[in-house]
Amino acid sequence: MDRQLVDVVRRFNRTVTQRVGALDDSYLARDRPLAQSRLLWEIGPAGAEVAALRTRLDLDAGYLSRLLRTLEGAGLVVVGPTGGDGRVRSARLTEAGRAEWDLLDRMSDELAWSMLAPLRDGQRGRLVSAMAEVERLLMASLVTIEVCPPSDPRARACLRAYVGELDERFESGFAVTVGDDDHELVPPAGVFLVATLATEAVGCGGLRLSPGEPVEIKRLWVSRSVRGLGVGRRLLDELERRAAAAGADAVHLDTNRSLTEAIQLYRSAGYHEIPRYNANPYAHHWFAKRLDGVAGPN
Amino acid sequence: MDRQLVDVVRRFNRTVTQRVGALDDSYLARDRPLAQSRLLWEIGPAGAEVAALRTRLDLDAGYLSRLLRTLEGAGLVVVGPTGGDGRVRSARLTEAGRAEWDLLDRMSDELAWSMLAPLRDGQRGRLVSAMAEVERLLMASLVTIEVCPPSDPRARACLRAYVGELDERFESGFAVTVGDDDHELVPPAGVFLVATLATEAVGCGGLRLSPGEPVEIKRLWVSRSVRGLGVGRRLLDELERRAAAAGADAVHLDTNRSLTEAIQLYRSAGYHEIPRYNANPYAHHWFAKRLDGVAGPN
DNA sequence: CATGATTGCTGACTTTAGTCAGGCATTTCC
DNA sequence: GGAAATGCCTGACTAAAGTCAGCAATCATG
Repeated sequence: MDRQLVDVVRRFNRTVTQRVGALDDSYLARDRPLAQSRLLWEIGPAGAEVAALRTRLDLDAGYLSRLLRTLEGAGLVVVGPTGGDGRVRSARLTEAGRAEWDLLDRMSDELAWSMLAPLRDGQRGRLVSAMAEVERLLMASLVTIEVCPPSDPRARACLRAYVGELDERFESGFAVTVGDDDHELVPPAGVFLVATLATEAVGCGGLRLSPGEPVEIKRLWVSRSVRGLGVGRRLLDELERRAAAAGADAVHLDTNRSLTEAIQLYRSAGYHEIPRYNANPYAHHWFAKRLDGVAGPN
Repeated sequence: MDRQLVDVVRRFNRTVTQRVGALDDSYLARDRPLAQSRLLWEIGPAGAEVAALRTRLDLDAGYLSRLLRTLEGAGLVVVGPTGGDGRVRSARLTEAGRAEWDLLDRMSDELAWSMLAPLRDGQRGRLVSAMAEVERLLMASLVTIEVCPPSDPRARACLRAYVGELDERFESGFAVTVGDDDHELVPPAGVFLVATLATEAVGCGGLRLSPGEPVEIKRLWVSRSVRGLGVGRRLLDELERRAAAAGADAVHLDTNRSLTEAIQLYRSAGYHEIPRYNANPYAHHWFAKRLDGVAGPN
């Protein structure tokens, strides 16, 4: 833990977070309680399901219901059943609610501009790019990686996205059904990891540990929304650590020639190309890495 | 208003402020209400005067008093008279309070580190310097400048700091009592501006408009805490604008040779040195600037 | 179609936050 | 020395935020 770095982060958390946060809140709450404004804002012009609002705002179901009732009473929102499932209800803005939302939107613009206005041009540009950098890297650091069975909804979402993307990128397409080899990726025959940002699954990766065969990394995927933030590298590291912990002294993997970022990642992570070791029709490159230097469990 | 820049700022406000802010709060509030923790934290190992806490946390006197009573009841804090003024009371941490504070401090470290830990070295450095940049520039943009009579407490604080600093920096000392020429800096004989960051006065500057004498800028001062952020430049601009609005076609000012940053500021703002025009015993340099190019009101 | 799980709503709370007027002790200013 | 100002405290509020248990409707499933 580096004292100097930590001090900067703490100072940042303290001043920026609190000060800007307070400003933001005071702009949002125009005579109405803050929670109501936030809710109104979160519903948005497109409307939203009650359950989605609950998770996004992290509110108690009862409290949220009451807030919705209040907004409904004020004529800003209508709540009603929407589609297939009759239990699920959606909130939509009325015309008045939409007007109010537009107002909040404009005020949010004004607040943002008020932070830029007092600065000179050079400073403005520097502030904005520093903000973008902070946001990007903070997102990266809020990604957590954990074990997750491939049958879990978050894992399914990742695998669907994985297959969809490969099907789109491979010249030959990618005709594999999700779930066909799930059994391979649950202990003790393997392990499956999912990377999560807040509540969204943004990456995954699996390890196959079949006795007598080389330990193999499979299904490594990172969502476009967080690509370039090192999530793939972290997944790879974690998979290697687990392979080493399981006694493997090397890991193998294969990949398609269209996945250039992945190939680059493997090379920079210390993988070297080896001859074909399986019959995967979609593979063009086969890699391996010795695990001598990889730390064990942790 | 630049759409692109505003969008980045809004995105930043939304994700960083809310996400990090919420994290921060949840770390701070360990079973105790948030306001109490914040207060305990703000008192700190060195203790603090009640009035200082009130302005720093921007709390109602009654509410603050009650919070202090609660912390006192919990044996974490003692409040009592401290020094000269018997009305002023100070809060200090008891041993238990200090232990609690240390805990908060450690947890704050951990939170900060948890934001850095998942990143690689290069990313860490980039995040930290971007954070420092955001903090600096945001502070700069949160500084507001307004007219304020020199008798106002915030103005007095600035003037006291101004005189104190000059007394320390001038080779000859600076034996001037605050308030001697207050009458010169209230309309219509002049104007006095104060720069404020949140609740703290961080800079000031005055304009003297005596008929028959050159319009003169006086008492320009910027707190060390925000120096280098362009606050001096903004004060100077605003004073020039007001001078122009009052019909002046030039402004004068004098300064001491030890105030090198100020001299640099004047030069870069378009001031040029002129011969001595007054009998100020503390002045070594005299400057003037024509106001042809300066926009009128606003 | 019976069962159990989900989803959302309501009533009845508690806690936290924040405000306001009045009061007392002390200090400062004529 | 007395009036005004300052700093803090207390009592009596209100409003907002959050929690919990129970209920009713709906859906998936065998």
